[in-house]
Amino acid sequence: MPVVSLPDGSQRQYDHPVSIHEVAEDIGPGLAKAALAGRIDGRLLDTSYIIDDDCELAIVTERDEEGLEIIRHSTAHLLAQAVKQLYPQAQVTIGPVIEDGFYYDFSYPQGFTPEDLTKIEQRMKELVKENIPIVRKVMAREEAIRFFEKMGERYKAEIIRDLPADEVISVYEQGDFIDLCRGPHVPSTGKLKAFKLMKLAGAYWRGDARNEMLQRIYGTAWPDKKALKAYLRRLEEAEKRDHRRLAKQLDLFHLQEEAPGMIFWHDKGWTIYRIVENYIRNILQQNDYQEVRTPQIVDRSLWEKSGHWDKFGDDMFTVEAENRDYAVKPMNCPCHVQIFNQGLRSYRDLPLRMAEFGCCHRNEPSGTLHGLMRLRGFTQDDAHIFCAEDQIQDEVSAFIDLLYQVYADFGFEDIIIKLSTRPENRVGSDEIWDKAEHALEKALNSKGLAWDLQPGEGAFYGPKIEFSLRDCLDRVWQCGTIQVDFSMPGRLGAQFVAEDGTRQTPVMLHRAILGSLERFIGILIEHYAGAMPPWLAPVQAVVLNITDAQAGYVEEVAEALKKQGFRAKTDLRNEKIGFKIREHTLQRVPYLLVIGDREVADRTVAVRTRAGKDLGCMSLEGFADLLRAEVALRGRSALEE
RNA sequence: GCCGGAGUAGCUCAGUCGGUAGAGCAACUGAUUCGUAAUCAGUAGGUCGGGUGUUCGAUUCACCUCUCCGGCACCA
Repeated sequence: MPVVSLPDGSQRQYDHPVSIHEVAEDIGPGLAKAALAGRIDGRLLDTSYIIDDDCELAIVTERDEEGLEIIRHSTAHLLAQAVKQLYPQAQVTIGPVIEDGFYYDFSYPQGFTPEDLTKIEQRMKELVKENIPIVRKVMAREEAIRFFEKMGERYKAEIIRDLPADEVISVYEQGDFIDLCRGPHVPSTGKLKAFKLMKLAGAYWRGDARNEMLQRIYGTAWPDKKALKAYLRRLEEAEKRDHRRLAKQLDLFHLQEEAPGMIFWHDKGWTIYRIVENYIRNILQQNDYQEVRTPQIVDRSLWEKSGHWDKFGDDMFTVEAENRDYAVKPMNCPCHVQIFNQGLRSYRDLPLRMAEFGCCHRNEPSGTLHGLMRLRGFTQDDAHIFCAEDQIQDEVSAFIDLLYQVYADFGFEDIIIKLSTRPENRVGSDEIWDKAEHALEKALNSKGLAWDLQPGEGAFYGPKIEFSLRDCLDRVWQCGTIQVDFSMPGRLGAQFVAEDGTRQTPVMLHRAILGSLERFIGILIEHYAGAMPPWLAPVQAVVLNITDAQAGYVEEVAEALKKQGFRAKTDLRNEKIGFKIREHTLQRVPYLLVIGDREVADRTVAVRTRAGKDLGCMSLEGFADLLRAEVALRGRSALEE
């Protein structure tokens, strides 16, 4: 006789086994209608599940995170049902829930068209109207395999074969459609009220490029139409922040056919780039790095020695001249080792920190290119630290401090850390790996940082830490990294004389804070929606006249600002002040200084921010102080509010 | 690289069921000197991504190719 305990602490006793649905009904008809599933002792179950023993039960509705996931999962099934009805030759594979929605992969060699998508969505809506019950059934393993094979669903049969032997095999039936699934699902299709098919894409079966390419249909699903609308609006907002779109609007850079994956930086974009680069340059100088510059094109023999020619030869750009093969450098480290190798190094030189704003080229596959985010030509804030094994932890620790300082200056506070340890194929003894992994781990723990372990994900040459930052749209970007390398210094003959006079091989730490400068600037553009904080803004202030009469004073003000190192411009066009304000506001200039006869007479400037706030009139010195203070705040700028 | 979509004026986009194209903004010229998000009028602007083919005729149809967009795979 089950006693059911509910989340509010109350209990209900039954003299016979009851379904979750019945319990919900017992609590109230509203809840029974809203019930999508139940959670019993942590397990998510269908509302049809029969309770025959004492338990703790929570009714799951659309208001729960799990409820939303069930809606999305069931919508994926609804999609599959519609597809099977309209295109019976299509085979179903998998249809998981993802962030904000779901997808379903079909084997359908003809491929779907965008018009098909419309038809499918229409059919889904019809199936919702029919309010078809969704029923769970359990099948024996062999029976299930035979069942799906008989239907011609060989992918499903393959999935069942790969399930662990003790797994209960359940299928869900809704009308004419039956699909293998762990569940749970909503009780009937009528519960699915707000969804939209979003896009069509190819996807490899089991994520392996050697397998068949399936047809993937992406969709989104929400508890109600309002939430769906809000989601679509959110997508529009993200589109408005797209750095490629903003680059055009704000005249930052462009790409063109003749140089795919490489950037033509315009004046304003390059100004941001220079500010970022010089900022890092200062940071390096304050932290005892030396900055170097190495060749862009290097003979293939060096890449053979470093091992890159073998591993990445196809992905390097090559140049042939006078019967020699060169490669455009895809990374800086082999060149840095060449500098290390000049002369005889002593243990007293270590740690030796060598930085370069190294411009690298990689022949990335055509399908990967994406604005500033994935390029064929890019520049890293790269550095290599040559050190002794027992210096690893201190160096890593100092690096992490530096990284946090830099990210905060750029306005990022939320950092995600992952530690990747030894993969199966690797170089170096287990002893050295033990030491290196511990050094990284200790460096992280000594700072009390939270991090995730990614076992087996390290590079073949050593373990690594990756640092990702979360932007204002909650997207995560991997930027910083520090990697221990036991391999390359040895391969390229790097040595130092130790205290005891013996020659030893240094360990090399590859590290970058921003990663690719281009990509980092792309992230900044999207994070700030193009409204760069004053320290990064290509133009910090525009001085505007009302009529020609103030032109002289406007020039004077702009000159005075430029003399103090600010990036100021004038706008003396014969246009109405409202027109000029609109233009420069759209160009996201942080401060607009309006000059009319009053300001000329009082030797002041009338200050307006790009957010439309009127800061009133102030002296030129007053404004310079304000701007100076804003710039000093860097990413912590308070301008917008 | 693979699957799907797209490429028309500087930008955003319309159009042509095969008869060499149009709007708004921007640009240019003129008028206007106007105090916080668009002053008015006029002018000019395009081998319709590139190539080949079919056709009397191709921006439109077919094939090839490049680039971009959305995914997948990849990312030293």
